Amino acid sequence: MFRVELSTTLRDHGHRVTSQRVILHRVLTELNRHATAEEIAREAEERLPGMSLPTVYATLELFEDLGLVRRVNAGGPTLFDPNPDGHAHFACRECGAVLDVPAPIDAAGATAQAQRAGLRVENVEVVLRGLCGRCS
Amino acid sequence: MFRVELSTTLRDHGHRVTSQRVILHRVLTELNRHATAEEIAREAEERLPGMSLPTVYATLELFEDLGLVRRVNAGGPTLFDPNPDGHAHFACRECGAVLDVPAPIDAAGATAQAQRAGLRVENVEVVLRGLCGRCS
DNA sequence: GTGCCTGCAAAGGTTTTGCAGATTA
DNA sequence: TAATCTGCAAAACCTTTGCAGGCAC
Repeated sequence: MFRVELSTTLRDHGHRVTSQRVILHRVLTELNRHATAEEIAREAEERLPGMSLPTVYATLELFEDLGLVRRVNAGGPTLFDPNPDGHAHFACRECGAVLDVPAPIDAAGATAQAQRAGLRVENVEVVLRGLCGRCS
Repeated sequence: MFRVELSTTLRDHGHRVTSQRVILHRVLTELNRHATAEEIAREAEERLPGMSLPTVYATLELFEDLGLVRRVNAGGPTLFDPNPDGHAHFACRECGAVLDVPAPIDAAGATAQAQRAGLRVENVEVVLRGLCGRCS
């Protein structure tokens, strides 16, 4: 995917460029790994004191619509992942840790089946569950 | 998978056979599709008035440990799926509906990669996201 | 009879909503 | 200037916890 300036992306879609959005985008880019809204808010708060959690949620939802982050439901609080590579996640059922599994996902079969049923598939989420090295 | 009597399974694992557990298992078996704890509780309530939500959650967790149901995180409230076939789910981002996608999941690549990293994979969850027929 | 299970009530944590004021375009 | 966006507070929501009484074994 071609790397485009955030402000361009926002304006092209009729959204405004605000300091909160710029900061949050920078935080996500620099983290470059999945994080909870809370974690992201804490990082952002350091750079722009006063930023509120509702704003973080609203902005993350906007970024999701723009395709800049992906929501990951791994059991606990929702994770937001700025890494665009199609990768799976592993969630430990004991300690709750969520790790990346850098393997390409082949969901062609399921996707084709869904499209045959009239569904428009936009992305695929794969979560492996089990025990991590420390817990097993 | 060999079909075993619930009471046998429970006792073999040192758990007691209670009417709540029997009813909930029957509800799940007859529904034969994913449902929220709330939906399951409502069905169960009709057969055993007074059954409480905490009991439903506790029992579903027990059933999960026994491998009788699978938790599905598709965005909204947690779904409990008694269908043991490895199938994917499709979640509509507009209306929130969750549908089965009866396609076999090939997660061999990701699973192998995870095991190579010292993770013990117990099951795989695949959620496709997009728009359902009605919403697109 | 003993110890697990249940129901009740309440707490916990995450995410959303309503509204007034600030800010972008 | 006009419409969007933000912050605050509170609500809504789902799920878990603590404890007293009930029930399976």
